[in-house]
Amino acid sequence: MPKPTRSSERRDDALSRERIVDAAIALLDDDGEDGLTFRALATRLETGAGAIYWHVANKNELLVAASDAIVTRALGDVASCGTPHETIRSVALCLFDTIDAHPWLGTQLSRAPWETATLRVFERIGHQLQALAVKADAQFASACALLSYIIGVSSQNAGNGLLLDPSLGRTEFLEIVAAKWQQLDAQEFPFTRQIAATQLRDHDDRADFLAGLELILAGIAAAL
Amino acid sequence: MPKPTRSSERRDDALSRERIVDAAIALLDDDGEDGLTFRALATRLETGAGAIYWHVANKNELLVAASDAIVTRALGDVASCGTPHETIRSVALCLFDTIDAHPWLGTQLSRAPWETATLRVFERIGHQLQALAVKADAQFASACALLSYIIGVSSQNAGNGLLLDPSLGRTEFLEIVAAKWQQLDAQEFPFTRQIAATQLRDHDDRADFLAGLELILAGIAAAL
DNA sequence: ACCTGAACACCGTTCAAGT
DNA sequence: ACCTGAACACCGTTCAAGT
Repeated sequence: MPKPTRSSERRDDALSRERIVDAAIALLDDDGEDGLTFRALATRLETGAGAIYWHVANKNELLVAASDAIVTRALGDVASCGTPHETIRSVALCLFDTIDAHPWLGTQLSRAPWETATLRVFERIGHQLQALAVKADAQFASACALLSYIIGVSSQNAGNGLLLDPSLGRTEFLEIVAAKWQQLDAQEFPFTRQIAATQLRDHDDRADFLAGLELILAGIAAAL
Repeated sequence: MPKPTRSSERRDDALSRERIVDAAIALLDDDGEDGLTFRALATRLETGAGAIYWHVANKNELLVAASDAIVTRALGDVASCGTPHETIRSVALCLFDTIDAHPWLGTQLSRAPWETATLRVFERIGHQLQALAVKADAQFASACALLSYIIGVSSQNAGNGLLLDPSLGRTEFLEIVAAKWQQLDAQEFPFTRQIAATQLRDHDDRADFLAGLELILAGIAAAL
């Protein structure tokens, strides 16, 4: 909702909250979380660092606004037709892919859990739980469980790419992790070692993500 | 495993990796994530900032070591008797309480998902899944789902206290959040508003955490 | 081998001064 | 009303110099 006083005589490239947030997103996508700097932002917007503070209170507000913009955009593409379970799956996959495309978003959604960005997801999930006729006093806990799972696993998945050399392909990355796990102490980490030997190398992140989601949905269905 | 060369003639207060990690934990607990600074750490240890780098490669390694120390200590107190479900509940509650007591740990476990701290939890969960006779090819996804859920919800819970004034009591905090949610747009956020009106104020974080965990456990049991 | 502390290259944020 | 850019109070990390 831009103020009606914003008249047309302004330069097209005048600073605005929206332009700042867009530039911040671009910076975050290009250079990661550390890439977002008031100085870098000012350079990209061809202005002084201080100018940004006229439109945005501080860095945290910028991160919150950027997250909200991305999540709103992404959720807008998710249709709510289909069964409640189908819709929840769609919302979950949408977030998985969005966070994969913007790894900084995962961190941000975990860090600021009750900002509007997260609430939008919470809301969408809640509708589907109501459609499933989940008992009223179980809706909150169920929605929280789904929300935490979705954001947690998606962030973890997206973060994996960044932990080691970002130039690494997925296969090489898994190879390295598997090798590391197999070198763990045999007494202390038998399960982890076994996973590394059998499943880690060719597991499918998206499939596992959906499998875990299915567990929660099954649990919800069983309690109806 | 201290090197055998560490002879007794050393001053008792000589710098060591262990003393540094302990001081880092104290700093993190007292002053939060921002409180851990090489300068503050040096002051507390009565040394120069650069000295720390002789024992620890960088700040990240310090965070990883601190997390590992806390998680190892905490998990050590969790008995593995009882049924697998009971043990998983104990591990989950242990992490919930530990992260509640050390809020920085939640952030750290999410940020560095495959460091030993997280792997210790993964391992413990894995053992119980094997004891439950979960199908081999479902063990990885199930363990990941449980791990993400536990860390995700615990972090969120612990983070809540820090978002607003830390001097705020829990009741006042929930009151503020509920009031904020009820002011959200009625068209866009009906579910969130309803939760704020009905369940948010007197929900029990631990109980909801366990309820969500139960959903996953029920889903796992249903797939056996 | 281990410690010191100044120095370097950054940050977020503020604010007097400009238009 | 909006922008500028120097200044402030910090960071993590390095490194020559000490013991």
